[in-house]
Amino acid sequence: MMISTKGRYALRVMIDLAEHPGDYVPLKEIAQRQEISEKYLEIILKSLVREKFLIGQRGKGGGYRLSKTPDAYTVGSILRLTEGSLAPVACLNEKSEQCTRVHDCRTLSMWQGLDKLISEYLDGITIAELMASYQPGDNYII
Amino acid sequence: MMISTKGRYALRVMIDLAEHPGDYVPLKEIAQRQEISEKYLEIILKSLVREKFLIGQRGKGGGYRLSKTPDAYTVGSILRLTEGSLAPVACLNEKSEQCTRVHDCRTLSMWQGLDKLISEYLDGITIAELMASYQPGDNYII
DNA sequence: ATTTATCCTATAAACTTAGTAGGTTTATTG
DNA sequence: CAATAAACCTACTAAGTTTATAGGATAAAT
Repeated sequence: MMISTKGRYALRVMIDLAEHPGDYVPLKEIAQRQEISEKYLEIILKSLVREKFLIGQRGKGGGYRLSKTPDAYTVGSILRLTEGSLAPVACLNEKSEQCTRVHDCRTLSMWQGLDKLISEYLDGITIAELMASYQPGDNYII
Repeated sequence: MMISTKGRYALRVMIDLAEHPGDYVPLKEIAQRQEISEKYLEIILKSLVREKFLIGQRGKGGGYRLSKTPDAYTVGSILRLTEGSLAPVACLNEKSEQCTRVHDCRTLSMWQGLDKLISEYLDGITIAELMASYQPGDNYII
């Protein structure tokens, strides 16, 4: 299992906000609609605000809204942010120290191929394409 | 991070055994060569034997060997066995109960697409192709 | 009988996930 | 200006998964 609830929830929130444009949408409303615990959602929204994916407006009438148009967010960028990395194995992760067996690793290029495949797929789909209202041809292939 | 050490170790063991054909190879030898703890390796080998991927021979001169030729094992089949599932999200897992939001899930077909992509890639590569000695064209694309 | 090896059951430390709790700050509105 | 509604912040925790470890029982060859 690769993608945790955190990443999946984040995606759903972004789609939810894309489907409710205009005013700021309060956390409570998103939580209810998406059936996510308010406190847990708070953590997820915080990271999305920190990375400027969302704008959080305090005070009465406040809430959250997208900072860009839905077509400007790729699924990959959102998942990479919330999951930390999309690499299918630890050794491909930037942060992890170099594997000592790299010199004659039989599997490295296979993993790199998988990594590239996943990234290209997820970076090729935007929030706009996941919205219910979106029309111009479902571009990603099942 | 999707693939744990268990799956990665299993792959390395299968390749190791493919590269050392003929006699039975004792666990201790694999563990040393692959730098994997003997006790942990035991657990991994046990599951591979249970699924008939390997034959385990007890007693003096015993050890492990492949039950089939290296081209008969796909990377996908080995990882699916040791990891349990290759599904990138819980809702695609056979065992997990149906998600209550399935009726208007915006992301389901996107996840299904990713799942298919991953499975087809990993089922398209065999242990034979990962062996150092293997010649007939590196078939998988990086 | 001795050696070498797999096989089996149980335990545990470390890490990650998924979530809770309670309070602080900011902005709007009546 | 006070009440209210909202985001923001810090800390904690329960549960599950990963990554092993320990100690022995069983089997086969010499």
